[in-house]
Amino acid sequence: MAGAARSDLLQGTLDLLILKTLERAPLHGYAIAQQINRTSRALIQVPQGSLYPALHRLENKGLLAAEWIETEAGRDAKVYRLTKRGRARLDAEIADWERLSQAIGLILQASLA
Amino acid sequence: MAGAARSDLLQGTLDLLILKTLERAPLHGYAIAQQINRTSRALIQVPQGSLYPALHRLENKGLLAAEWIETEAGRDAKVYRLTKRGRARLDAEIADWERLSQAIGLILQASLA
DNA sequence: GCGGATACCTAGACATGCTTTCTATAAACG
DNA sequence: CGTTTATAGAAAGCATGTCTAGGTATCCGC
Repeated sequence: MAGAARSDLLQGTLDLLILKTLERAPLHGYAIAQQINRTSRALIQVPQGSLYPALHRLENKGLLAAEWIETEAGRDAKVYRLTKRGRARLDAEIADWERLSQAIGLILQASLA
Repeated sequence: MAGAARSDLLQGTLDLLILKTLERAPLHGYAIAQQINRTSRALIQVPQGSLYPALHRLENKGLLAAEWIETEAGRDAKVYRLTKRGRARLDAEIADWERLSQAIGLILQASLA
């Protein structure tokens, strides 16, 4: 991931972002990246070279299922949707993220103690 | 990193945690891990196999400087402190972290829009 | 004074996962 | 036509954390 946020920080986060983005509706890869970009107010931009491998990983793990469709524009696109396991995984990832960000918050505030 | 939080989420975060922990005072590796554990209320536990490589990396990059001392207990310990560059890096990492967590927050709340 | 727990450090092999870079095709727009 | 926008894939590489294993010294309880 490039763009605004430093890339190594994103490690382990990309899956969460993708899963969450697909929670609302199935989308193809390109649209996923756009949506993440838009929703994060451009703070996060997912480069294609990160996105597609991630999608394939998630598909291989059975967290996403894919289907080829034809776009309104007449182009082929591979639409991904969350599987049941993917949905469960999303819940777990959210919980993990919240714990992590809470923990980091504690440490960043630790000027006091 | 193991313990409470899933490990891959910690990627890119370990440096931040170490730098931040050393902001207040120089510490040896073992004590750094303890402090992170304590300050995060045990949400984050840094295994030695992650900690020491990270310290070496940071030292090689010139973000930390190390010195061998003798502990009160009479043991040898390698005490790390922030260098000037390390301090600057810490500021940058904090800014990055805040941007990232804000961005993820936006995405996680995106049930609305 | 022995055994085990705790404190403390190092090194190397490994896995994962993201980045980079390149490739490819199609529609739309000027 | 050429360029931009959509859309997808793959190969090679690198950074970083994990795991494992090893090594020494102090302390404490028995």
